[in-house]
Amino acid sequence: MTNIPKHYDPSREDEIYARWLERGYFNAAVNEERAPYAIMIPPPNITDKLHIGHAFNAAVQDVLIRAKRMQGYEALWMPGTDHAAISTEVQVVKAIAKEGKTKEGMGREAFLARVWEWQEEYGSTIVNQFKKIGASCDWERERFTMDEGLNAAVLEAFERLYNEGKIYRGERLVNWCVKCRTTISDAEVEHEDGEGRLYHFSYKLADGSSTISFATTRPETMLGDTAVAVHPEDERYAAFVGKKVIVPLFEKGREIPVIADSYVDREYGTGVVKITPAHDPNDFEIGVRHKLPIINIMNDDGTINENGGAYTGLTREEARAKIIADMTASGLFIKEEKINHAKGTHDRCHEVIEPLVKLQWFLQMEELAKPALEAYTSGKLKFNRERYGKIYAHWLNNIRDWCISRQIWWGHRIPAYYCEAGHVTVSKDAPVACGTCGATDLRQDEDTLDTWFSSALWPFSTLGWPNKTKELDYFYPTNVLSTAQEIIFFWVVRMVFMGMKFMGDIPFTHVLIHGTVVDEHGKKMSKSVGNGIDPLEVVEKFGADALRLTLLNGNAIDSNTRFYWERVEFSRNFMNKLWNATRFVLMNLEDGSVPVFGENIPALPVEDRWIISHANALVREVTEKIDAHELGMATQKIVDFIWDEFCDWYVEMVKPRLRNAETKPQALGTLIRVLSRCLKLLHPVTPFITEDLFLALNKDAETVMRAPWPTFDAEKEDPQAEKDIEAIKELVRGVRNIRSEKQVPPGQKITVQIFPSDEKMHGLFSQCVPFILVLCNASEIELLGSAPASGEGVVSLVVVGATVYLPLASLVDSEKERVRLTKEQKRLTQEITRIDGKLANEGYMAKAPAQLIDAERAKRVEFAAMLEKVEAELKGMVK
RNA sequence: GGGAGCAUAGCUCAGUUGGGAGAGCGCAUGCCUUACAAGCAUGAUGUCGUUGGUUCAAGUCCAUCUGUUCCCACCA
Repeated sequence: MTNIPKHYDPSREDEIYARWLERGYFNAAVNEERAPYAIMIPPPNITDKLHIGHAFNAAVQDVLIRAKRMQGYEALWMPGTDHAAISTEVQVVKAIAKEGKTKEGMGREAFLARVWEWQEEYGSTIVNQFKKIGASCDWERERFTMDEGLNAAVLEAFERLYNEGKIYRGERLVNWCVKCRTTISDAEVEHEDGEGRLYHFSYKLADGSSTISFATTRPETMLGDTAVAVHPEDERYAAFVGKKVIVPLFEKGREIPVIADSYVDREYGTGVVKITPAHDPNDFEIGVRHKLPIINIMNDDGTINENGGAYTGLTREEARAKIIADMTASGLFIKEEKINHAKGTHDRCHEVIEPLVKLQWFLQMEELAKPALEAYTSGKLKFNRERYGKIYAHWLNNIRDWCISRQIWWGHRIPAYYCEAGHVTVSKDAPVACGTCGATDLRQDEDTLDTWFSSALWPFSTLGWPNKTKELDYFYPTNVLSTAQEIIFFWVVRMVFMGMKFMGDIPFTHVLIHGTVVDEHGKKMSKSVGNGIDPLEVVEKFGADALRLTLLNGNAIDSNTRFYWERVEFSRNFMNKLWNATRFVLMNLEDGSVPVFGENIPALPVEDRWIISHANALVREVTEKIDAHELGMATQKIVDFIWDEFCDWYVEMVKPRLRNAETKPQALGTLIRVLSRCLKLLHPVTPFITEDLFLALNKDAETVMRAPWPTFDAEKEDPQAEKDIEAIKELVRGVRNIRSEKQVPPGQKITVQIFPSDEKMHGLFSQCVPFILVLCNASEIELLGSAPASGEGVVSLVVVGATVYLPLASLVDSEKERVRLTKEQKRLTQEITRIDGKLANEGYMAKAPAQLIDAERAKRVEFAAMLEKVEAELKGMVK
C-alpha cells in the first residue's frame, strides 16, 4: 500500500547532513538586507572527543541558530577549535614517551613539528563529531586558535597591551605545577579539601632568652623562612619584636627577625606566623612590606634546591619528614594535629600547586576590569540568570593580575626578544635589532601564552581582527555566548574585557549559562568513574534527533540534567509518533487527492478552526520561549501539542472526513497546514527528521532549514472554537470513562444520546456527530430535543453544554449510578461553595482583577446549571 | 570562612510577572480501533521539606530551620 516504513529510522541523518552542506545552507555572509545574528562556538580543545556536555551545548546553540535563520536573520554560527596548550602538550609528551623520547631530547622545533602532526591527525575528530549531531556551523569559516590569522591577532594584542604598559614582566609569586613544570593562572587552581596536618614548633631567640612557638602545615618551607611575625598590638609578644630568632635547620642556624604586621590574627593559634616570602602569597606580601629577603628553596620539579642546606635534593615530602624528625631531635617540635584544609591543585593534573617566586609575564587587570564590570552593571551585558551575573561581577571585583606566561612549548610564543645586555624588545614582527641598544643578536623569550589569551580574543579574532573587516562591522557584537558556569571566569570575563579593550564594545549581549549533564544518579560524569555516556553511542542507537530532544525537552536550562536511557527511548518514541502522523497524511494523498487549503478560515469546520487556533497560539509560545532562551519549555510545548492535540485528537476527528471524497481535500489541507507548521517549529530541535518529513509533505519545497518561521496571527485566534472543542472533548472523555468503568466490551457499539442545553450547543453537536461517533466508539448518536423519561439501565452524564444518556441496559446498576451522581452533586456543590466564598470576600472583590472575578462568576453559572441537571437526574431515579 | 542552587506523585523532573497542582517513566485495567503496540483508551497516587510572616489569595514573595549539591576562598 505504501512504501513508507512503519517505523522511524534515523540512519539517513548523515545523508541529510551531507545535502545541507553541499547546498551551503549553513553559510552566512554579510547581508545588509537582513539583521545579523551570531554565536561564536566555545572552541573545543583539539584533544577533546565529543562528550555529552559538548553535545548539550551544541544542541542549545544549534536551536537558536536554526530558529533565527528561519526567522530571517543572517545567522552565523562560527566554529573552530582551541590549541589547548597544556592539555595537548601533555598528550603529545605521553605519545612520544611510548617511543622512548622526551621533548627536551627532541628539541623545541622537532617537538612542535610533532604536535602539529598530532593536531592534523586528531584535531578534526571533534569537528566531525559536531557534524554528526547536526550542528549547522558555517564550516567554511572554521578557525583554529593557532592558525595564521588568530596568531596575528594574539601578537597584535600582546604588543599593544605591552606598549600601553598593561603587560609587564616581573618576579611574583605564581602557582607552579611541579608535574607540568609550568606556571598556571589563579583560575586554573582547584581547591580540594583534604585531611592535612598542622605541626607546632618553636624557634629559639638568638639571645637564648626564650622561645616562640608557631604552627605550619608545610614544615619544609621553614627552610625559606626570613621572619617570624606577630600582631603589632599583641602584648604577649611586644618584647620580642625586633629581636632575632634562629631557624635551626642549617649547620650554623639562620637568624631571622621577629616583625610586627597587622595581617597576623592574634586569636588564631599562638598568634605567631612564620614568614616564607618565596612560598606563600601572604608571606610574599608581608615580605614586600618589610623588605624581607626572598629565599626560594625549591627546584622546578618540587625538590629542595641548593638553598636547603642539608636537605638539598630531597622531595617535598622527604624534606618535610626529615625536618620534623630533626626538630624533634632538637626538642623544638611540640605536637602535630589533624586538620581539614584545602590544598590548591592543578585543574589538569591535580598535582598540588607550589607557590613559587618566578619571573613571569603578567597582564595588569585593574583598568581592564572596569569596563567589563561596567558592561554588566549598566545592564548591557545580560546573563540568563542574575546569579551568574553576580559570579561574573564578584570575579571582576576581586581580580588579580593575570599570569599569562607558560613554560611550555605548544602555544603562542611570547613576542619578546632579549639582547646580550638584557634589554627587552616586544614586537609582533620579529625585530632585527634591539629597540634599546641596536644589538642584532636577539633571543626570543622561551615562554608561551596561556591558552585562554587567544580564546579571549575569539569573538573578534575569528572575524578578521586586527583588520577592519566587513564581517566585524556586521556581526560584532554577537548575540549569545552559551557555556557552562565554570567557564565564566576562565573565558567569559576575559572575552569581555578584551572586547571592550580592542573593539570598544562587549563581544556578546547575552550570556547563556546552562547546567551540566549528569548521570542517572545525579553524579558528574567522569572518565575515572566510568559513568560517562558517549553521545555518539546514543546517535548510533537512536539518532542525533533523539539525543538532541532528550537533552532539551522539558529541562530548565540552568539546572543539571540527568541522563538515562529511558528518556532517549521516549524521544525515539516521539520521533516515531511524528513519523507515523506524517505517514498517515501521506497515505491519504496516495489516491491522488489534492489538498485544498481553505483560505477562508471562518468557513472551516469547528475542529479545523480549533486546531488552527491552537497551532497559532503554539507559534507564539514557542517563539517567545526560544527568544527567552527557555529551550526546554519551547520544546515541550511542541511535543505536547503534536502528540496530545494533533495526533490524539485532531487526527482522530478528521478521519471520517478523509473517508469521504468530497470532504477529504479540505481535511487534508488543514492536516498538512498544521503539520507543516509543527515541523517548522520543531526543526531547530530535531533537524533531521523534520527535514525528511517536511520534504515528503511539501513536494515543491527545497528544505525546511530555510523555510520561513511561522508567525503568530491574531486573526486566527478562535476562542469560541477552542471552547467548543473543549466541550466535545469533555463529553467524549466522559463517555469513554463510563465505558471503561462499566467494562463495556470495546467491540460493543453503543448508542449515545445527547441532550444539548441550548440551540447553540445543539448546532455544535450536530456538526460534530461524525467524529463524536468514532471517538466514543458508538454506533449511533441521537440528539434529543428534551430529556428522556428516566428508565432503568440508563447512565446519565452531565457535562458542559449537554446531558448525555447511555442506555447500557443490564450493565447498569442503578444503586451505583445513584452513588456516582451523588458524588458529582457533592463535587459541584463544593465548587459553588468555594466560588461563593470568594465572591463574598470583600478583600477579594476589592482587590482581585476584574477579569478573574468575571471568570469565577461565569464558572459559577456553569456549575449551577450542571448541578441543576444532576439533581434532576437524581430526582428522576428516586421515582 | 564567604556565596549560590535545589527540596513538588514510587522514580526523574516542569511549573519566570502570586489567582483552582502538571508531564514522562513506572503502576493498575482493557484494547493489535487499517498512521503508530516505539501505539490507543481509562484509572490510582501529592500536608508542593519545617515553622512563621506578607497578601483578598503563596508551590510561587520574605524570614527561619533541616537535608542536599555546587561555586568561590591565602587564615598560618
